[in-house]
Amino acid sequence: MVTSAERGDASSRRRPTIDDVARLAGVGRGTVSRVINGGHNVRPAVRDAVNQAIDILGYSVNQSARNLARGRTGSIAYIISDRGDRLFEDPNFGLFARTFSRQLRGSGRHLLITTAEDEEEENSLGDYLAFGHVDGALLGLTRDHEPLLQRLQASRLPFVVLGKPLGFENALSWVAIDDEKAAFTVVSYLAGKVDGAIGTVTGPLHTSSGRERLDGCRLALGDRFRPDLVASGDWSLRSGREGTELLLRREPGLRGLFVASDLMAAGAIGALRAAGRRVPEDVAVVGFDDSAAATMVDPALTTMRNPIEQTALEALRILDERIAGDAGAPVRLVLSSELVKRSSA
Amino acid sequence: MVTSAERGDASSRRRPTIDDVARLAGVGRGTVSRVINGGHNVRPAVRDAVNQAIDILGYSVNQSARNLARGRTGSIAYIISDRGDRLFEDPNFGLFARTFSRQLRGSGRHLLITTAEDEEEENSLGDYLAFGHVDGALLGLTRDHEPLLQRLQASRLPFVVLGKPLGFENALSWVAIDDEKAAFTVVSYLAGKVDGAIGTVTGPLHTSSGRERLDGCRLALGDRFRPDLVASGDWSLRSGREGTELLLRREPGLRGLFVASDLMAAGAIGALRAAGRRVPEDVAVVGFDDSAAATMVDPALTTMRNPIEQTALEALRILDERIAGDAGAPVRLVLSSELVKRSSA
DNA sequence: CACCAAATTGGAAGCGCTCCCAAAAGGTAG
DNA sequence: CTACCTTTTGGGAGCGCTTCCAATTTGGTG
Repeated sequence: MVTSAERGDASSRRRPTIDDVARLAGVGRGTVSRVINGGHNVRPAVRDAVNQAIDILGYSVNQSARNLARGRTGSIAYIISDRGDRLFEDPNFGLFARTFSRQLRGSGRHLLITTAEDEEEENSLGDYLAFGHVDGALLGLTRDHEPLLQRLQASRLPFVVLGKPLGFENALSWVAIDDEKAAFTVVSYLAGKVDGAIGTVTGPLHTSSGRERLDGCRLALGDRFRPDLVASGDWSLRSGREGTELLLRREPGLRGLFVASDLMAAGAIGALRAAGRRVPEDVAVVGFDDSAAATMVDPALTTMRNPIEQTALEALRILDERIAGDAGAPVRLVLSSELVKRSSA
Repeated sequence: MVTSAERGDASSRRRPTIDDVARLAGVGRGTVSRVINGGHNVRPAVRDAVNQAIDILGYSVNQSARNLARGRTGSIAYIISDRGDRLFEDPNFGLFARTFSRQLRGSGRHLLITTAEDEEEENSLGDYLAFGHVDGALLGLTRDHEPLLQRLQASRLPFVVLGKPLGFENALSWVAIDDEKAAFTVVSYLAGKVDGAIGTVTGPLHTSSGRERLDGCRLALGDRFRPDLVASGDWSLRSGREGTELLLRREPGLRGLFVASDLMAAGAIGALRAAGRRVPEDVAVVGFDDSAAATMVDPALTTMRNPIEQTALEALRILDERIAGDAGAPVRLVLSSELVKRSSA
């Protein structure tokens, strides 16, 4: 390894090219190219000489030139169909973005983060994507979103969906957590803790996450499930509060509450406290996501932690396979979540 | 404007190049280049013909080729010297990242988000940056950070600091909010609301934000400032709680509290409640940042909203000037914050 | 109408890389 | 030692753009 000191003030010299390396190593340009692209079909001795020259010169590949020659753009789009300003409040989004960026940087590529808030944005985005500005796309869909999906499917652009794309489960590649199983786990835990009435504040039921978390809850509760104690929310803090107020009106003796996201759970706890209930003594509460809100709220939430990072890595791996041309049948992957016990239940 | 329908399924055809446009418009390649780069020194009639050809073909410039020809990389680094996992919990970071990305996308460029957690990462990052992988850098420093700053200063890489770089105020370009003035504003408001003892939980005093917010507080309180009612925190929820517990021990009759960040304020409110104090009846609390935590906590926080988006845009503008070669004297810019009244004070 | 300067134009050269092909080197078997 | 096959190697061509510079056109003037 050569330190920056040894090679002087790098910035003041012309950046070395592949030809400089070839000259110094006494080989042809093609050979250097082969070495920096895996070193296959190059004699070990030659490879070492080339690597040494690379170190001495402090050479690193010019991505623009590589992309131009390869006919690639060197960037991947991460598309979120949600209101942009909500975006960064969603802790999952941040972790996804961070994991993608980091991973792509390792291969000299970039992540392009984009929202598609309304139909117009969606159309221009569709054009943009289909027209070769990116090598592939990762779709974080917050609602069911056929138009963009169909558009992309027709465009041949490789892409992978994060989460289960309702209605396209069999046609597309996707990576998702098992919402139903996760909800089953946390609600079973809750049901084991308390006797009496258990209610739930759901996510939006037009999303697969919202729906499956409710399914898991229903399954876990079995006979104890009460259809009248289901309030539907929209992932927002406010909807968590209002949903809880509704449930409390319907069943003042409420003992347990499954809230389909931590943020909504924060709202729920606020509503419970306002109604004079202690958590978890009077009403036990469990959330979902293990987001920052989970520990910000008092008492800290018992919740489900999702393997976001793993989801991201797998999605990217699958996408890379498809970009490389292994465009066989769609690939589907389901990962499981983990119960995190804190003090709210 | 040509819709995607008119030009057929774009994805299946070869992407048009500048030569295709030149041929269709009946002009030379150079002329097309001139048109897509501002259209200077091109006769209006010719310019229109070229633009029409561009529309018909659905041409858009190939960034890799442009970057290669221009000797630019087409990316800007956003560097944060903080623990990566805290990163996305910081609401300002998210807004910065989003504003940068969006703005850069407009000019076909990319944002590269990077952390520099320890000295080693910092060194390799320094090499990376100095070696021409990016066109410029935006530095979000959470602590005073001389090594990287000096390294970059020596490297000729254009960069702009977000926040005031302690010890480098005169040597570098930076954009910051006026922490002192903002703290003065919110503490004055608090002081007008309550009589009696007012304390503060500060940010880390080795950062300019931490220090200046304390200065502003001291200034606003004047004679009422009590040096014994200053607890130092580190921006974390926990430090907010612990600092508040300390203040309460020193002054059980505490009536007002300025907490230097909303997240810490959430911890403070938890501590106050645990100690049996009502907010704002017994103790009025004000925060700083207007982050998501401000409305998540109960009661919602009175706090200062910072012009993050404007800061981001100005920083990028200054950076672009410097990249373009207008590397005159360093540029400094200070923006003001705005009081947001809610129910905590 | 001739002349000149300024504005406009075309296209060659070159950015740094990958991909490919032909040539050279190396191995193996008879 | 030769013939043949495989592996390795060098370097030309080309990716799509910008940046010149030289050539042409334009427009104004005497």
